[in-house]
Amino acid sequence: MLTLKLLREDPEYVIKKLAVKHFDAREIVCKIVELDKTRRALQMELDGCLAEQKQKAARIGSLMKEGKKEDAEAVKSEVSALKDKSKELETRSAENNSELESLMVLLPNIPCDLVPEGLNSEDNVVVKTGNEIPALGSDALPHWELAKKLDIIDFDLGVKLTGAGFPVYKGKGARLQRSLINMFLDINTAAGYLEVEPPVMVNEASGFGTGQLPDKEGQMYHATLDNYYLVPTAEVPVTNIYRDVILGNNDFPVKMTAYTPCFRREAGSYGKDVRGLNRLHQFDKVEIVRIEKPENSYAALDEMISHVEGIVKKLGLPYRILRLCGGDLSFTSAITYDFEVYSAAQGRWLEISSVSNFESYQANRLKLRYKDADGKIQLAHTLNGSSLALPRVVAALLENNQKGGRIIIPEALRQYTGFDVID
RNA sequence: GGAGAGAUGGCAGAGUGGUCGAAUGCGGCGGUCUUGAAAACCGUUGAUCUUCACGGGUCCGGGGGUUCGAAUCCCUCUCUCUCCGCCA
Repeated sequence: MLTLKLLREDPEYVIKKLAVKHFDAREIVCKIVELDKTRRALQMELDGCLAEQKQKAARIGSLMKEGKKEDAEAVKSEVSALKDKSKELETRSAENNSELESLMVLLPNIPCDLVPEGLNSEDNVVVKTGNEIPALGSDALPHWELAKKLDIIDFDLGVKLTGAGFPVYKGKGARLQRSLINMFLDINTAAGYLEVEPPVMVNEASGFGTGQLPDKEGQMYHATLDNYYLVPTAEVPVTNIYRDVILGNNDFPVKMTAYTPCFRREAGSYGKDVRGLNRLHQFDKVEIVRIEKPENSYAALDEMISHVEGIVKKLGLPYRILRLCGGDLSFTSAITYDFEVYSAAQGRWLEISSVSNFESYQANRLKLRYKDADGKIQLAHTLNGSSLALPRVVAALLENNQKGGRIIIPEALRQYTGFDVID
């Protein structure tokens, strides 16, 4: 959520910046500015009214003590008139404010100055590439065929147990999952991220805090009996640890990492791009989350990017880093870098990480603040990134490292898997 | 699932319907003392909206009600804890 202060002080700036996201905000922003004016006018009137009531009520108290019953009665009738007035003001103010609130959540975060112009994923800017794309023979197979041949991932069995998009990992396939999770967590904790194991179901307040609710309600699995949501990413429970928290000036940086399974309904995405591990309803991901002071958040973002890059490098996967253009940026993000690895047998780039700075947008929803050196309370900045999401890493790993029907495990991973090849 | 208890400031914990934003203790911060630290002592210490400011309003789990006046009384919802049952 953007701050009212910004909208009040520079509405034109907000409109201009949101245009980069191809979001026409003029109408909403103007309405918000109007409603905010009304809000303050009503507030002042109500405050005055209540103050008078308070004073008079106190006077009744002292009159009663002095035994001046008649005088007290006279004041009583004055107060009840004021009471009617303040009731009415309260109702109007509540209506006004809830309309204001509902418009506020419709505005996406404003992109930062680094975000390039552009409409969709084709306009994203490649900022870096690394590791060689391997030359595979003509007999190279896509990962779903490799997985079947080697009997390490069973998609059909998942269909039997649950449905499409819920694969069963078996044998070395299962061990590979566990190894990757451990490797990622080890690298993250070595870099100073505190490992946490959060619940994988969250309540409504948490869903709202990080921006999944109300807008993306349909994307989460919802346990309606208890009104809990299965997490689409560890970002939700981990960031919400700091919901309604006021940090001290010296509590920074806050760095956390968590592994969770992630659940996504992916409603409406079927067909071409969803084969094998490319898009699942349940998948494993290790996430990093940071909370920073505003002046440090972009340095932290850079640090996170090179951190994630370090992991990808270790895995030896050909990768590229993209800076997302305005049109491809998510609702809550101020800037996002995507990591993609090249899947040689499919001949396409697969997204394996997304590193974002949300600036104060999530913090404003979360009421996540800190006390600065002057003792003033300010919104903190939140950031997060995948490090990494497993399925597409596994897809690329299988495809790029296939040799004569066998899979060669990257060096850095062997201490975790305990085996060098899958055959 | 059954029964009971409870929800107050960072934490613990008081609070007869009238000046309670709230005692007290701990913690935090500042100071005195000390070579330094500890102890002791003194002071200070919630959030939020509004106003250029003075100031004013709101907040004792959420919502509603009674009353001139509610942390305190009533209704309702939510959550937490304890015991029993079941159970990894």
